[in-house]
Amino acid sequence: MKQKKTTIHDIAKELNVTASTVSRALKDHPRISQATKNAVSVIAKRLNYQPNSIATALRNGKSSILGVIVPTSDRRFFASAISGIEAVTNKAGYSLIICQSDDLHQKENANIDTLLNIQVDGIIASIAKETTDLSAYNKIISRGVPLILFDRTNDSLDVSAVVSNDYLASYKAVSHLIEQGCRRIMHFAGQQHIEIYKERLRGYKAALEKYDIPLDPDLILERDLILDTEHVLTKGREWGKIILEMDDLPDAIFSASDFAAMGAMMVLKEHNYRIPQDIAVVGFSNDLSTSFIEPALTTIDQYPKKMGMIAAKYFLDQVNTSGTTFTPRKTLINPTLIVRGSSLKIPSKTKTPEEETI
Amino acid sequence: MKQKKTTIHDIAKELNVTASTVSRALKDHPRISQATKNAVSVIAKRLNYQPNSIATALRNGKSSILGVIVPTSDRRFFASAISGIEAVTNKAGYSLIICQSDDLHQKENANIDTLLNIQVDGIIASIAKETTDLSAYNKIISRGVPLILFDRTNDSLDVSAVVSNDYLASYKAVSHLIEQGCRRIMHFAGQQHIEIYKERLRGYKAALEKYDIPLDPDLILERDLILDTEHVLTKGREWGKIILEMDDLPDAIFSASDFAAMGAMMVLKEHNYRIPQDIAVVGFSNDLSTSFIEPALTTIDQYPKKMGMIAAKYFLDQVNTSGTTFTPRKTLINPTLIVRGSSLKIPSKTKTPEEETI
DNA sequence: TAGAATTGTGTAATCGGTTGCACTAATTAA
DNA sequence: TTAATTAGTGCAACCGATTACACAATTCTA
Repeated sequence: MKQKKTTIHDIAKELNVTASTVSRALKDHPRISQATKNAVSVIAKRLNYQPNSIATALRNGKSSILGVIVPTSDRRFFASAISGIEAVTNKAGYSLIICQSDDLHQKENANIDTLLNIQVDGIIASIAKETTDLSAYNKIISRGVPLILFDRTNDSLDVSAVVSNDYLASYKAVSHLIEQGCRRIMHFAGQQHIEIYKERLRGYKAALEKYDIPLDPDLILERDLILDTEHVLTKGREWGKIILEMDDLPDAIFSASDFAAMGAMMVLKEHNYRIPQDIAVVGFSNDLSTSFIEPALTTIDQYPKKMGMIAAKYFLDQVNTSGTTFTPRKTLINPTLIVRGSSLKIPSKTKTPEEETI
Repeated sequence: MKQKKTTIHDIAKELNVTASTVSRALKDHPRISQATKNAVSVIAKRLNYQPNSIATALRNGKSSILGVIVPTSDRRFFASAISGIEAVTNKAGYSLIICQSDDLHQKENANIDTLLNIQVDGIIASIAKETTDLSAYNKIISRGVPLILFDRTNDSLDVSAVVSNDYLASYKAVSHLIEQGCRRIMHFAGQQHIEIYKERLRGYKAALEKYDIPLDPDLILERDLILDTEHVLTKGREWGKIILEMDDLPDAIFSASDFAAMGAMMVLKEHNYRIPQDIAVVGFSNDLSTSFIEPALTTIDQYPKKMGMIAAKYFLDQVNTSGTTFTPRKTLINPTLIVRGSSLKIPSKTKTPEEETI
């Protein structure tokens, strides 16, 4: 049953030529006669020849495989980013190998080792939340393997990166809440050692400042937001309960995580608070489920597919300039606020409660 | 910057031995002296030696890479299945390369070619909805590459497979609706050329028969349920509208797709039908969003992670019995009905509206 | 028509690691 | 003491494709 694969040597034998001739014929080398090329092509088809890419990879030192490391692929954000990467790299003849770090530093390291081991031609990654020791990433760089980061990056790594303008996104979101009449806006903030959450908090503060609303530190809840979905949801419920016990209830929540926002919404609804009338809510990331909850959750679209495509493009650019000195590039993507029912206290004349156009 | 990797030859040179000795020392070959092994190990560490797995792959004819083809990875079902596969195969030293067919036959074929090209040691796949021509899958088999199917399988392929007992799942779901007092149960059925949807319809019919409820063909809506998420949702809304226009309204919907069920629910709610009092709803697959919609959707848990783990185990078994004749094996996994608010008309004494234990 | 250029193909090394066989030296058995 | 083992390495082929270089045959140039 297990027939052995045919090699260029098999073809060569049939035609009484050498493997090198066959190799050249298959690659349309100018010095090979058309007659030979035709003959090779016929035999190759007949024997169902498939080049052994491992041999090629060994010889050329390139595997035509691109490694992708994401914390998890079951979030719409990362799934879309992957599909963006795939769209761009497939055309260029690369296969993707997708690894999940589960946000564990140890697993991330293992993934990096695996990818380097199988000689990927590059790595596109989003850093695990736990990671503070960047030695594994530095190893990638020192091996000369192109590294591109997206979303969760780190400035101390001198590589190309694609990130979302989280500052602006937060600024828009909070401004929107203020324009809806909210004044005491709670912020579910992520851990501040992570760049994206720092930016989100900064945007929150900037919007308050613009509208001359004093910053109340009690309204900022800094917690770990990077957990598996069910877990963040549970945490969101807990934080919703914290809100309910406050003396002076906030009139809005701006959460740096969709799921935390939805968890809180559930608790508030269970206690008969009306959303958005009593408390308006805005999330972050436009996860699929945000349009299912009631009222639908206002949130931020970060264009993850676009992020993936740009990251992939950076990778292709980098491998194609291997000779010359390479200068890392950065892209900041402007997110969009998607206004839905959870934050729309004042019926808008221009926008429906459904999504803004993107 | 781009330092070249150290090879066993570099180590050999340092120690004035040959590469073969180093190779054996690294693999703890019994005929190599302990002294040499130690020396090799020291130098290897100092030079930061990493074996070139491509060379090994070429020599051994094994890549230690397992290919996985799924229609999409942003559905919880497939994401979980992948994580199950990963959990099992990682331990055995395999890397995963994940491809998405987007349910397109053409893309599926391209994926298969890519995987065969890079000489994966096996392929675990879930067949694209479009696929009727199985030649690409037969190619995998004829190449002697182990093939395991899960969820969307095809009986004409003589390979190991892991599927969910969709018949039983449907039977449970519909029985549950009947026990809740429903008599006119609409079924959103998938296309009947796909095995899983055929099974779901069969389970629906069996439950009706058991309770002596006559089958009304008008209550069966056979449509394409395999679309991207937003699209199914939209379709679900359309079908909800169809229901609203029926002379004799059904008192329940059993949908073979979570998203179609939720789409319909949205429309029904917009028209002020109460769920489950007026119309009870049950979905299929336990997608994450089913717990966000209100009321939470009763659905079926198919244990995708377990499916992935078993598929992976089948793969490992198959590669380890390469010599002897291999007999394909099948596993049928029993799903669980997760009863939630969308179908619970009669408050249960033993179960909360939340999930049954799993 | 001799020398130059071109065409078409073969030779052999290479990528990095693996492994059957051979060979020497040391150890053991008889 | 001699033959038989065993321990420890080296040699060289191999996995399959690629490619610099060599070389013969053919065609072109002047």
